[in-house]
Amino acid sequence: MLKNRNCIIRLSRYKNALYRLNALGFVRVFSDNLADAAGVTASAVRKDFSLFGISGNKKAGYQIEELLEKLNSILGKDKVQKVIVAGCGNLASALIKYKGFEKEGIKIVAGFDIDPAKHNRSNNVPVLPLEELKGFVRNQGIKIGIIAVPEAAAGQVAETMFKNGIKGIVNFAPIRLKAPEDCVVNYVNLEHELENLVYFVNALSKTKKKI
Amino acid sequence: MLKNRNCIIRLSRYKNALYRLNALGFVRVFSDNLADAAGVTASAVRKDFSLFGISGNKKAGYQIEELLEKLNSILGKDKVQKVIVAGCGNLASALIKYKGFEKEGIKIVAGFDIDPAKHNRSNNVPVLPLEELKGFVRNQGIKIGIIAVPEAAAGQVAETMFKNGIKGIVNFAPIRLKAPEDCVVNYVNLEHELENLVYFVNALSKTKKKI
DNA sequence: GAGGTTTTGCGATTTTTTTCACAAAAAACT
DNA sequence: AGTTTTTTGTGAAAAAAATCGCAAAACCTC
Repeated sequence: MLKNRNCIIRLSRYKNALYRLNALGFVRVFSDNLADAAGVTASAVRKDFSLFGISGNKKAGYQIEELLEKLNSILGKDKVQKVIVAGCGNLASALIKYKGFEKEGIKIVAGFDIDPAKHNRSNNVPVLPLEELKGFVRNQGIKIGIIAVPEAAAGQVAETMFKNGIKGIVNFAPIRLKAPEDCVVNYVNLEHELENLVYFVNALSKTKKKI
Repeated sequence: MLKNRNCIIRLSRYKNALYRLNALGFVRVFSDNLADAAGVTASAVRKDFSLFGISGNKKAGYQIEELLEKLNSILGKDKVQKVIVAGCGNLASALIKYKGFEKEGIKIVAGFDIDPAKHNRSNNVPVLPLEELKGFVRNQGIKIGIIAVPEAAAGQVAETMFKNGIKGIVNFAPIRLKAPEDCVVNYVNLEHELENLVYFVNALSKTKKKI
């Protein structure tokens, strides 16, 4: 019952849109509205829902609250997700300070770095020596990690994470990681994101105008 | 001659791998090696290349330097890409400080924010009032922008960007943007990235073990 | 330089994802 | 109560992307 990556990302988008509609006082929503909000077609919305056995009411759409509950359950938002970050440079610090995770039930519980100057046990989110990652992850049963260390260190750090129980990594380092079969890595690469954009901007500007 | 998004991202990955191999002193490379480095299959590598008319030598693979030149040209790396950032919170500051863009020919030339406390004209990368975005983008002919403002402001900022000549946006705000036909938006949403990970980690842990 | 081996290039096939299209259900109206 | 309208749910069709498979070219060895 493994669904495709895009489908899950779309569910997250629908969820976002639903929160917004909910805040505006709406009670019901149509596939059409969600489609607009998520930038897809209405039938894609319905197909996604049907894939997860979510159903609405003909002519009356979906109950927002009910739908939100179902999406949240699918996306594992019934409990707070504890996450650690390896590497406490600018990016990681920004992530640690970022308030947006909290309302999504995501809690960064610790950062790890080799640089002693960055260590700080009394912080709200403590920054600990990298050697403590192992024990911390094990003791707290952390399943999700973020890698924001330099390229050269990423492989090593990932290995340590996986060895000690981490099952999923968001990797900001520009290098492919070896992951055990039952683990997942999602890559985020801002350079590539920008490169991609540059390519499509150039490609579009070369496209002849339609009549 | 528009190619699919994944294909372009893969080209970026190949490029990265090639730089690494080059630094290690390699001169030639096989589709096989690139496949390993990029986490895809060898025939996917060759297919991607053939899509762009890149060819190598049977039995001798590809010349790394030549290949790099071709990829760089496809990805528009023949000239420095000037980029602006709207919103100068934690994330944007991290991006501005990030050294990795430079070696990729990406230069963040200015930040923009409404908060006067953040303004600073004498910085290496100046932070200017949001009202100046319009003129700056026009005068400098900037084509690429990053949106790192809160959700509520994102739509407005995007509109200003597009109106003044920006053709591509990387949007960190968790909301869909309306873009003119000849413009592109790439979305980066860290919450969704983590949610996605949580889903797949859960899904995999539920998968029965194979015999 | 003949024979064996390796690796590319790309058409063909398969798989995955998206879109279409329409019957059926529910609400609204008359 | 019957008719019209709107919207879902989902098979079927189409489109897009990934993978396969193999002939042909280039290199290597003897």
